[in-house]
Amino acid sequence: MSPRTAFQFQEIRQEKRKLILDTALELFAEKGYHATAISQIAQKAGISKGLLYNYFESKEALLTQLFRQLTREVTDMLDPDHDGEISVGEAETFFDTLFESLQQKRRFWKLYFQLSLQPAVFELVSRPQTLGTIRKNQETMMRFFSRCGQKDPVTNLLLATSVMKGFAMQYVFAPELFPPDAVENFKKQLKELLLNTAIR
Amino acid sequence: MSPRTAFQFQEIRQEKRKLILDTALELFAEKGYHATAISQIAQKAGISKGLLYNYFESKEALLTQLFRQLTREVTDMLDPDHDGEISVGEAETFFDTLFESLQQKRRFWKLYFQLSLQPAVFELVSRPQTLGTIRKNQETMMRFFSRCGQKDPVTNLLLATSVMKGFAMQYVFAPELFPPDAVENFKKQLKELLLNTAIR
Amino acid sequence: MSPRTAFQFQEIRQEKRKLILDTALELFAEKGYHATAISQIAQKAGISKGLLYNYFESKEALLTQLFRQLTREVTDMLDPDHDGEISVGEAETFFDTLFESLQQKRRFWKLYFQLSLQPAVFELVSRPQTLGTIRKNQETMMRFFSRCGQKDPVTNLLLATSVMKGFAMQYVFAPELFPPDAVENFKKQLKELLLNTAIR
Amino acid sequence: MSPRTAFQFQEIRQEKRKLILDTALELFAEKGYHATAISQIAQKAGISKGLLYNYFESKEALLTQLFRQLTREVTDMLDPDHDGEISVGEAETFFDTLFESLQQKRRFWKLYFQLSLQPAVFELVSRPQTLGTIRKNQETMMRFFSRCGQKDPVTNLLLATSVMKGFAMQYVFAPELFPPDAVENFKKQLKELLLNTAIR
DNA sequence: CATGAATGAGCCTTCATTCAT
DNA sequence: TATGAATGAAGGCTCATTCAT
Repeated sequence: MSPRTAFQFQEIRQEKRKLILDTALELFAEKGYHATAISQIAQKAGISKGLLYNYFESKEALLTQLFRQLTREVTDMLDPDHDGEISVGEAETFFDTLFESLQQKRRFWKLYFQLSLQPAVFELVSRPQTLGTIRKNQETMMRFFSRCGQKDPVTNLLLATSVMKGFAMQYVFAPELFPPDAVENFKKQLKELLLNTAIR
Repeated sequence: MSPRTAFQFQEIRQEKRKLILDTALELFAEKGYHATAISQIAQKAGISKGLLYNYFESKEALLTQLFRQLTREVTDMLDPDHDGEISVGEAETFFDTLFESLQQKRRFWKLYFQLSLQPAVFELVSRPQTLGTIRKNQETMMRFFSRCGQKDPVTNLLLATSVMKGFAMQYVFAPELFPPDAVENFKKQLKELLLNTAIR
Repeated sequence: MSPRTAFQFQEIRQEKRKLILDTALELFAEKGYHATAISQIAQKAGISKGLLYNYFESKEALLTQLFRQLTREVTDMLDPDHDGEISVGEAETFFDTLFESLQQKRRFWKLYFQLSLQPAVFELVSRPQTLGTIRKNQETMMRFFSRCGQKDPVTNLLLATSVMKGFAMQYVFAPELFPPDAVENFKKQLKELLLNTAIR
Repeated sequence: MSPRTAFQFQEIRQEKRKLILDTALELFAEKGYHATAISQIAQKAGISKGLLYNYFESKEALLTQLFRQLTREVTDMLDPDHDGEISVGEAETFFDTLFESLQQKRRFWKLYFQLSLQPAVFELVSRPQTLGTIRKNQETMMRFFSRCGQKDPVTNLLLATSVMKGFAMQYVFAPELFPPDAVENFKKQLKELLLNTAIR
């Protein structure tokens, strides 16, 4: 009888917002942005199309929001203390965090790779702020890798990002191909390749 | 009227067909399959929509056709003599061929990666025959790599395909990041990593 | 708890009702009926949509209500003693009242003109009772004007209503075009034209 | 069998374009811009919604186009030789042309009045060029009227435009109230009022 | 062979209205 | 009384596909 409190309303909004975002992520990641209809998101989330627009002002806004979360995720992983540099310690944990993230947040990473391969869709989410964060991340990573590999830093950087991106992509899109201990082995070898060999 | 007319006729049809496919590839690769309209393809190819449907029965058929070409391309590259095995000689040339293909046929590869990241779109082009070819290619490659790396063939395979795919993806989507000699260096190092180290 | 509570309660309801109506009038007049959203009215009035529906059963009901007020306004202006005839005295004051009303209740008049130009919207507010009042007003006015202008009452009527409506419309929608003394002059000349000339 | 010639295509487009514009005008004038659905226009014109968008890029474009025609109509009526001045001769014919236009193109005028009363809709059609034409027309008319009425040009101008607009509005929206000879009489009296009295 | 007018299903979005709290 | 989450019916618009010419 008594009306809902402001807190209750906020509670509801938070939860539903999350539900919608999760559902959108799932579909975007699986079918692609353009091939996903708002009505599908609504249906899968168990709400009406109209309600979705009560929470997000457009389909594009959904994507933008997801992408912002993704960017934050990467930043936190790459440079947890946000000092703009990857310390050796951070580099050590980085791989563990990355592998865990690839496992736990597969959909996020699927979306990430899809966006990076579709300039036309990527532009939709290009907000100056977000772009800035991305650039900063890239530079941080470049600085780190160029501190390694005395002889040929550029090639080293290429090798490093290639193997990482390549693995991530395969792992995210076809994890069933990867026996658990192979992944572990791979991680170890990757660390070696990128840290020991490279840095020293 | 003369017999040659029929031949010329075929000739023209073939050319127009190729024109349409090329145009479609360009747009699919650059904007994505769903974001590309048939009318755009027709316009860019300088023909009418009606005529396009005279050559291809649907938008999906265009994609399927392109994908079939792509599959053939890979097969030829991987196992030029089609004996189902990658000889050491074939392996040697493979990298050169691959790097050249990445350069010459960027759009093909863009489309390839995009499709491989969008299961829902990929399914559109999944014809049993094509799938068979793909599987065969994968197995051929697996057999080759498992002949290498005595200690840990699986991890080796992972490392190998990861670094290759990762590099290919980066190179195809942002070639401007790669100084020519860095690419050359990278290729050399890749060969070493995958052939010498691995096989022997 | 005390008996006054019920009274105050009524008081509050009346005030809120008026607030809603005023807000609706403002938006309808400024943006048009169809271009105004219920949510805008509620927001501008500082209440929730739900509460608005507690006071008015529909968007249309708001318009109807406003239109009824408008009709009453005109009736009172035209024939203050409600005897169905416009006496010479009433005619004298009519112009003053009209000009004042145009000034004080611009929004009302904006809505009035807009409705009179949109048959399809007008029909929404056509309740038999209201229509009756309107017709009665028109007839009253016609009778008055046809008592004037011996030679050609119809033309006179046309001239009279034309100049009045035309002026009212311009004044309501672009009052900034009218220097104050020009309005006064205009009123005087209008009186002359319609009363002296016409009647006599 | 033989394909349509470019001329035939153009022919078809011209006719259908006109059909759509006419239908849109009819509905906009009768129901108002916002209350008219594209699907209604299409249905009344006997075509599909999709086809309509083959001819006009948006609902707004329809309105803009109609408004441009309207502006041209007024310009031609007001200052047929486009010299920026209304000569006495032009003034004489102006009234005849106006009355005929009000009769022949009622819907155009309905739309005109509706737009002039709904700023929010009017803004949709505000293109710099069109606005310029409108302003020029207004100035031309003002110059003409201010050449008349020695004693009080401003009041005279008000009176003149009021009576004209007022009449036009009534005539356009309820022509059944106007007996033919009354209109003729009215026109004569109007000419007298505005030309003879005013100018001399 | 070639054109582009024409269709219609489906997409994104808005908004009047309802209802649980 | 009061709130705003929730619904669903349109509405504007796009686009793959068809077809008369």
